[in-house]
Formats: sequence, C-alpha cells, structure tokens
Amino acid sequence: MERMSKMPSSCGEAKEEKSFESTCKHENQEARQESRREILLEMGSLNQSSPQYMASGNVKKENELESAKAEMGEVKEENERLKIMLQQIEKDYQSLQLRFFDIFKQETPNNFTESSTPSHDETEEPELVSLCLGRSPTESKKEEKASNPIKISTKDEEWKASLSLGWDSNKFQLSTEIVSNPSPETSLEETKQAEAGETWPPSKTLKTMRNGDDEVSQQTHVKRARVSVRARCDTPTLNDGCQWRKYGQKIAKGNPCPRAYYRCTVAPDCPVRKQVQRCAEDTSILITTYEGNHNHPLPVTATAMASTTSAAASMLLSSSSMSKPGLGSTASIAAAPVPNGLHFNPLDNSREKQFYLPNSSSPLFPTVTLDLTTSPPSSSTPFNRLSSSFASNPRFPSTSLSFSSSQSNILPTAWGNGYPSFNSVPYNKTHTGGSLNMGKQSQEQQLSYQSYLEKYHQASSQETLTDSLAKAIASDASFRSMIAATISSMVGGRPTPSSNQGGGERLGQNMKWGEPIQAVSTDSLTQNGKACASSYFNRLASSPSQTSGLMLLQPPLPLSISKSTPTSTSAIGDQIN
DNA sequence: CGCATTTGACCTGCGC
DNA sequence: GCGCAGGTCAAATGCG
Repeated sequence: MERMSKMPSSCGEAKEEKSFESTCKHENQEARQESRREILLEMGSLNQSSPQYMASGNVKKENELESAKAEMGEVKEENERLKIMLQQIEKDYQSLQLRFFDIFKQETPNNFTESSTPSHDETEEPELVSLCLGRSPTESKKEEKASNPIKISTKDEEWKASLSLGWDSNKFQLSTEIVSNPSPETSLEETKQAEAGETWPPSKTLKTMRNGDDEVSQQTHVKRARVSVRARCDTPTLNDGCQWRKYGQKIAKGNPCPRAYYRCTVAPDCPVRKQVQRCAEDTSILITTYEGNHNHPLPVTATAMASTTSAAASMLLSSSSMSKPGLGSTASIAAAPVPNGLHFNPLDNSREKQFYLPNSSSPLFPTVTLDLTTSPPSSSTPFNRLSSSFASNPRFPSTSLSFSSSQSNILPTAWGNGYPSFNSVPYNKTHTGGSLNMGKQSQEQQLSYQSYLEKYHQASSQETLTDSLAKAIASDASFRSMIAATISSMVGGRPTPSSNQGGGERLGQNMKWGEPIQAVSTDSLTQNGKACASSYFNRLASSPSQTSGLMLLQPPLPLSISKSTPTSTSAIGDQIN
C-alpha cells in the first residue's frame, strides 16, 4: 500500500486503480515469498548449527516452524483481506460507472438524432463530426465531476502485454487500407480495389490524366480523403519520415505564402502527394495536406504520421459515408502540440488560433485536419471553429475530428460507439447521420452526446459503453493507432506551462498522465506519452470484452449542420509534415 | 552527370 | 462562354 503513494499518478485513475490492484497482488506475493524466505533462512541456519544444538533444539525448531506457519497464516489472512478490499473497490467502481451512465442518459432528451441529420437521407447538408481529445479550460471543472468516477479496471498483465502492440509492423497495411474508403454507393469490391492500391489521383484528376488506365478510371467513385496537419514549424516542411519530391508550387488565393506540391519518392509509383503551405495568419504554422495511400513499406520514422493520417482519413470517410455521395467532409483534429518525433516545433503555443481556410485544400475531397498547434480558446470550441470554416463550405459536410487538448476525455467513448470497425468494414449502417461530436462545452452538446450514446447503445445490444469502445479500439488497429499517435502528440509536445490547460491537464485529470509528464523532461515526456497512449489503447484492444471503464466521458458537441459560403477570412489549416 | 528544385504553361472544374 | 483558381507537367536551372 505504501507503494501506491509512490506510484506516478499520471496515467489516469484507471491506471491508478489497476496499479492498486496489481500492487495488492504484488504485495501479497511478496509477503508470501518473504515468509518463505524467512522460513528457509531459519531452516538453513538450523541446518548449519551444530548437531548439539539440533539435538537439543528439536522442540525449539518445531516452535519456530509453528511460528512460521502462523506467520504464513497471517500473510494468507492479509492476502484475503486485500482481495476483499480489491473486490470492493471494483464493485464501487462499477457502481459509480453505472451511476454515471444513468445520470448521463437522464440528462439527455434527444437530440443527437435530431441535430444529426440521418445519413441515409443523403442530404447535402454538411456533417460535423467532432472528436475531441482535449478539454477546454472553461469546462474542465464541470467535466471533472462527471469524469472522476470513471476508472479503468484492467489486469496488470494485460496492460503489460499491451505495451508491445502500439506501433507494429502493420502500420503500413493500416496506412494503405484506410485512406481510401469507398463512398456509400461503392461496392465492397470497389472498396477492396481502392484499399489495395492506388487511389491517387482523385476522380477529378483522373479525367485529366494522360494515361487512361481502366483500373484508375474505376476508382473515380472512390472518395479520396485528405488529411491536413497543422503544426508550428520553422523548417520549410515537417520531417515526417518520408521522402518527397517537389513537383510544383502555386500561390493560392488568399494566402501570400506559396503552396508547394510534393510527391512521395520512396517508391516510384507511390501515389501519395502532399501540399505544404504556411498559414497566412501565422506563418509559424505549417499546413501539410496528405492525399493518397503509400503503396510501399514506410520507414519507421514515417509510420507514425502515416498511421495517424490514414486513420484520420478513414474515420473521416467513414463518417462522411453517411452523407450524400459526392460530398466532401472536413474534419478537424485539434491535438496539442507537436510530437517531437515528427520534428514539430512547438513554437508559440500560447497562441490559440485556429485557421481553417476552405481554399487550403480542394473542396472536392473530404478533408480531415489534425491540429497540432495548440488548444483552442475556451470560447472557441472545435465545433465553432468548424462552423466558421469548413462547415461554411456549402458543398461538403464538415467532419470535425477535434482532438483538441480541451476535450480528451470523451473521445474514446464516442469512438467506441461510433466507429466500431470503420477500417475494414464499410461503415454505412450504424454511422451517425450528422455529427459525431465529442467536444464538450455546452448543455446542447451533452444532450447530443446523450442521444448519441443511446443510439449506439441500442445498436450494440445493450453492451456497455466501455465495451463498445474497447471493441472499437480492439477491432480497428488504425483507429487505435490514430488515437495513440494523437495522444502521443498531445502528451509529448506540451512542455510549456500553458499546456496545463490543454491536453496535458486533461489527460492528467482523467488519465493521470499529466502529472508525471510535467515532472519529467521533454524527451522523456514524449516517450512516456507515446508509451502511455499506445499501451493504453492497446490494453483496451487486448481485452475488448472486459468492462473496463475507459477515459472519462465527455458530452459531444451538438451536431451542427450549417451551410454558408466560404469566406476568405476563414482561415485555414496548415499542414505539417 | 544525375538528381532535385524552380517556374511558367497547360489542363480542368467551377462559378458567373 | 469566359474568367478564375487549383493542380499538374515539364523544360530550365541549380547543386553536389
């Protein structure tokens, strides 16, 4: 028990509880081993003693054995007590979890279905999906109350075992599989074709291609997702581990900074391209937009970004598949600063601007934005940001995947229900029609979240929320990778004090990651964060059926469907690379 | 000399 | 149909 106080509380209550559990077991084992050792030592000392002593001390020896046995009995009793205590804690945890969900359900009237336009309708209204991995300072207190009861209870062995699952050799497969999800009307066959191979260039470009390849032409129905990454970076491009060759440069309207076009040169026929442009309003922000799937193994250093972007794209496409075909989607994933491994420069983190310029990427394609620059201002939720930017594009539904540091705790839950298998399975059935919004902030958002949960709870036949989440993460490696990568970015790149209000704090509150993080150096920070994130989700994956309380739940932002014309003032996302 | 970058021209889609 | 903007190509240029 004393050890518990020494344990870092950074990995969240769940981990803490788990640590408690493992600690109890460990202590019991130690106690038993200790007593055995003592007995052996005593016996050994007896053996080493003189025959005289042994002869005369038979009775004494028996007494010692008796005392040793008694000691063992005591240890056993203590062991039992600890077990009971552990069971009680688990019960308390489960009851608290149930209570939390009950309260959550009661507070939500409807709404999710209301605000979220049915996907099957295939309406042209933009969909706004917000997945937030952070928390906004203003709402943190409120959510703390609800989130505190939620703890994770898992086995220590599972946790340890999961540590090795984070970034594996499947990354490449992930990246090649997810990015090109078919549109709803696309058949499974087409899906496979798209996933297996080249999805670049987009349908629009295909027509202009000089080589009229039949296979390529068949892909015209395949939606191409773009993943835009915003990060602060001094260098012309971010080092994402891939090799790129610049093939063009253009000055886009509304941004004096030229946009550079790069091709992946790792493989001669790799279809992946990226656009790099600095944000007009904050030149320190680099916006990197990735398109296409790598058709070759990626360098180790490139897998993180590839997995993250691919997963994000997959999620985006999955969510956008609900909407009318042909519509693009834009998602914003606002993560906290910069993963060190990606050579991001967390400059000027204090600034909290979110730029989403419609012209930063082609409106023809669904776009997901990973914002690694900073956490949004309290007054500006990811939802708001989208509303003023991507969502403004009348042609496309906006999917906001906001991993903003202000709303981390709600993410897993919503994901678990919303994306059970977006990667390998066409995701049109259970998808929410409108917005999968996991931000937090307002009562409306909570309501939306509530309805969302209800909807998916029904769909999952009464399986628990956490089970759903666990299954989702377990069943979808790319999803897991994305979450892990994003959280890694958040945890690893927040060295500044201001980070306390962002993802670090959030994580610290909900997952107990923040405290230790702040206490260690930046390097160890990154490592810890990545390891923690990866192991956390992998742990979930390793025990999908287990009723483990996940992170704290956070109400989602309301599904918002808004149409407006793009404005030049709305800004853009920059990309990193 | 080979490769990467630069840069102007070209093509296409979209809006008016 | 025209103009605009985004995206791409390929010749020219630079660099090691």
